[in-house]
Amino acid sequence: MSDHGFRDIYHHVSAFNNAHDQQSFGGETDSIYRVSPPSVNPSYINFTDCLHGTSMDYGSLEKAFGLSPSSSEVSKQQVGAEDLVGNTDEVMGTPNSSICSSSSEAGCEEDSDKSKKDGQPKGTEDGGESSKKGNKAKTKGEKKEREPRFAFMTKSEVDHLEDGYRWRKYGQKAVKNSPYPRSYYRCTTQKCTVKKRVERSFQDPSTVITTYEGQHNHPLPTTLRGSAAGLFPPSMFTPSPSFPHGLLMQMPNYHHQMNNQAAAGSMFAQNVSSFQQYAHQHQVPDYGLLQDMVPSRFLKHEP
DNA sequence: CGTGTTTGACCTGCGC
DNA sequence: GCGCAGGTCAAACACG
Repeated sequence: MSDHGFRDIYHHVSAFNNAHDQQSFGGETDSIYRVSPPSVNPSYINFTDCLHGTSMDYGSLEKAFGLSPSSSEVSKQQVGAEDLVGNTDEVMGTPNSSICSSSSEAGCEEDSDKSKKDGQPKGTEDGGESSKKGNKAKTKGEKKEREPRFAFMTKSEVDHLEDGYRWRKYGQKAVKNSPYPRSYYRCTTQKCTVKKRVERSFQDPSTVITTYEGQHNHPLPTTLRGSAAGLFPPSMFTPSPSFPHGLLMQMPNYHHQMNNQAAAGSMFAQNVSSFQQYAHQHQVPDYGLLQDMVPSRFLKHEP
């Protein structure tokens, strides 16, 4: 059953090249994908169960979809958010071009800058006294490093798309030049700094723009409202050194095929095959991951 | 009572 | 320095 949903969702992922809609992001997003569920049926709303750009490596995800350049150098380095902004603007306006400059592994190293801006003012270390609003002095002198961002556009009637994680809304702001407010959500799991912003495109009110920021450092909650746990084992959502982030980086670029669903499916199958190869060569246990996430007919059986 | 939402105030970065 | 816009905080409130 999850089989069906997964396949459909992935088939509807396509490159996002609408320059106008980009602007509604403020050009801040590292990567943007358009996700068009087959319908507005709420059962498809949890599409991000599958995508989970915040828990998986962004770069891997991009490559998995064949949406990024095949060049792999960016996968090795942490790309500054500011750089990405510029690249994104430049790249994404071009049809059939690579989606983004690939924030790549940035999310994997975010442990070091957990206390970047607000530094989780409530609760944790730094003397409780300063845990008020004046605590934002942060580490002065250092320019704050933003988490890699990853955005999806989704045709949906509801703003907050179910993705398996638990989110707490902590703010809402009116967006300039847009009649629709932007909502701010934070993962409710302790020590998880992942945030997401949800807004509706003023260009296309039926489109919801979800921007993830950061990377989950925990598996999916066991008490799910969505069905993500049924689609992916927790191991997939936990940053693991054994997870082949680099694998998908090596995948060929298929984004030119994304025009039709069949091609997307074929791309997916090939990527899966490569994953198997990598797992085999590097002795990476998949914990049944492939079986869970991949329709069996996509799996090639190595001799 | 625990959890999540709402909402006005506050903070910060940035352009002028 | 000032004003604007984006982002965050936290008290009040709603709900199961």
